Amino acid sequence: MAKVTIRDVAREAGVSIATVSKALNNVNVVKPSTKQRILDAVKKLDYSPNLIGKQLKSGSTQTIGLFTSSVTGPYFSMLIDALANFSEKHGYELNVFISSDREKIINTIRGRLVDGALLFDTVVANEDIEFLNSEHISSVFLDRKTSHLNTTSVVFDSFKAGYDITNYLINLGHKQIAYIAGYKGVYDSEQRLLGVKQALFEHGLSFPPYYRLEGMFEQEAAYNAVLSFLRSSRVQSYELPTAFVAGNDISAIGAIKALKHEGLMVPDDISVVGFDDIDVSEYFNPPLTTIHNPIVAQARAAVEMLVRLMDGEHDIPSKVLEGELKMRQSAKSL
Amino acid sequence: MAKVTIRDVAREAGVSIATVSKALNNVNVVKPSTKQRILDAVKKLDYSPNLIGKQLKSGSTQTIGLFTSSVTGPYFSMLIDALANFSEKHGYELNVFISSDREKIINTIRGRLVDGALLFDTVVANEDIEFLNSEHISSVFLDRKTSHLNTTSVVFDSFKAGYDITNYLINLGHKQIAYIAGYKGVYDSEQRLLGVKQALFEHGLSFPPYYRLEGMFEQEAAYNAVLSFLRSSRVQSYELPTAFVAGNDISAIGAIKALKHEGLMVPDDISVVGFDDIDVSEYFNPPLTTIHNPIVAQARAAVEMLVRLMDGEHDIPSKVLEGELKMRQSAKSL
DNA sequence: TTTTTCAATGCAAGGGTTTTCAAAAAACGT
DNA sequence: ACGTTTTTTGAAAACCCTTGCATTGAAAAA
Repeated sequence: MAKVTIRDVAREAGVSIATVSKALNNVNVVKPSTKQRILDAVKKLDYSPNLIGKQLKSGSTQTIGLFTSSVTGPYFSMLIDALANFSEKHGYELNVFISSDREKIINTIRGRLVDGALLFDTVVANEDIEFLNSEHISSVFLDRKTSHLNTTSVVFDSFKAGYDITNYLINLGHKQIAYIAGYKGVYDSEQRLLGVKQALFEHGLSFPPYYRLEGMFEQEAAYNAVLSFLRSSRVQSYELPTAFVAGNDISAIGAIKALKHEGLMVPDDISVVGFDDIDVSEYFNPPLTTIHNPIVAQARAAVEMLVRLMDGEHDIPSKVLEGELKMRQSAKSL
Repeated sequence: MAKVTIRDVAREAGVSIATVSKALNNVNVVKPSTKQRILDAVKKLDYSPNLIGKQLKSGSTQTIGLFTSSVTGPYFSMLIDALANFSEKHGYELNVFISSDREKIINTIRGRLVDGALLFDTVVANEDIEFLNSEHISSVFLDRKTSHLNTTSVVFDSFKAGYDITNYLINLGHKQIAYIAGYKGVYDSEQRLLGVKQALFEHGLSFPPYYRLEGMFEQEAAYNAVLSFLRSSRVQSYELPTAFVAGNDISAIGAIKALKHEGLMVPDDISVVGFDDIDVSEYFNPPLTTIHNPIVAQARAAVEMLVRLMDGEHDIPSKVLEGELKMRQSAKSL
């Protein structure tokens, strides 16, 4: 089963490889009868073009690369599916690379394996962004504020989200509010916290450093963080918060579980809110009060901007999308 | 910023392109001093090899393609992350293609864009499997029974899982058991149902056709299916089951929500069980009784088998992994 | 018929890399 | 200093495809 190339087809059909190429790509009108002969040869030899040769010659892959460190988690995975759909609509194939290895990522992008790149915050540093930009490689960044960087990105307004939901809690009468952070330094997490602090500040409330727990945006990690917080607060007589703002819904769920485990009822003993409004949030017990994250809109915007970039447009401004408060039952008035 | 090629580096360093290639790939010992000159030139020109050229020449991409119709859902996404990890361990890059377009999938595989392929059940038909096999393209199928097809696959023993959990319900005293199916014809779903029926049969219990609901393996769809079932059962005076076996945990969650909505308590009024044991199952309310699906083991097996295939081994037997019953609180004795 | 026009095809270059094999350079031995 | 061996390097082919331009052949016009 030696691989059959365009030459074999040409020989079989008694034409030149140029003609085969043209016939197969519907270019330069080839005579219907010869085209048929070529198609027959293709069928007979079971030919399938080597896409690598094609890409090398044409200089394009018709592919959008999505670079992420993980596809797990409802937020990620829904966004990715949405990105795949929109990419397809624009005639590109979405190609997901799962890796945290910056060098590898940059190499595959620079190696021209993709025509454009979509990059998650978790995966690149600022210098990489500047680099890609300086190389004129079409790229759009997700969940990462790049306004200072002359690049295009689409971000959820995490600051406002944190601010809004904290105001909501404050209006409910809460004064001691703790935050369960995501991965260290991740943009969304930090912005949400800034929003929380700002709301607190405007109401003359304080945020002691030990009110920042490390939840890693994961259920398990949030669970552990809350558990050890509760224990250490007993030991060190920290004041217990009346509400937790979790960095995302997943960590809110982890937090609630930990609280239950320690005998605290949500929302009766303590309130917990999250961000994203993932699928299960609505059906969780208790249904999660959270800020809805417009995933589909985000995906559409990102792909559209990237396509325009690949089409040669320049200086496309970044886009900021706002969330929406969903009042459900995991937070109640004090 | 014209793209710089290996020729530019060669010129800059005053050597031939052959030497550059060798220096960069650590092959055929290049004299240290020239190598250094080349490295300097690379840095100066900011050269990054064109991976497409490389792939075309070398005939290999060092890439494993994963073909799936979606990355959403805890089962999928966790499995995919695990696959990415194991691929990397074996020196391959995992490349996820999200598409349901069979032709496109087959084309990218045949087009040599990947060295080996991992394919989910949802994505290929039997004829495709036979075709890939006949072309000697390394491929491993996930969640699809292929024992009759002389191909290698790794599957979860869904029949046994269905059988086991149904026996468990029967021992709890249940006699009327309904099933919430996944996508029509999906292997796992059908096998689970067969297991259910087998257990029922062995205890002289029956499974009326209207006990098969269409839940699509999704929360929403399962919710709707259960709702309309409850309504139509009222109209047509179908007998209500005392237990639901949902095709997976996600649809179990959807089902429970629908039941609650209609005023039925789980597990007091009716029992619901699922499959997979996804993250939230344990923390759901009520905690889900389910069959644990060994995702990591599955991923490891799949990648290892694929790598062996790519290394030229033949006739690697398929692997079947067994689940484990997790007794929690969504099912109770009658 | 001869010339013109135009549709259909083929030649050959080129995209960026790796690799074989032979040639050049360096090192060694005497 | 010379021949021999070993280490380093380079020329060119190959991987498979697309495309600009030249060529062919036949139909249209003269």
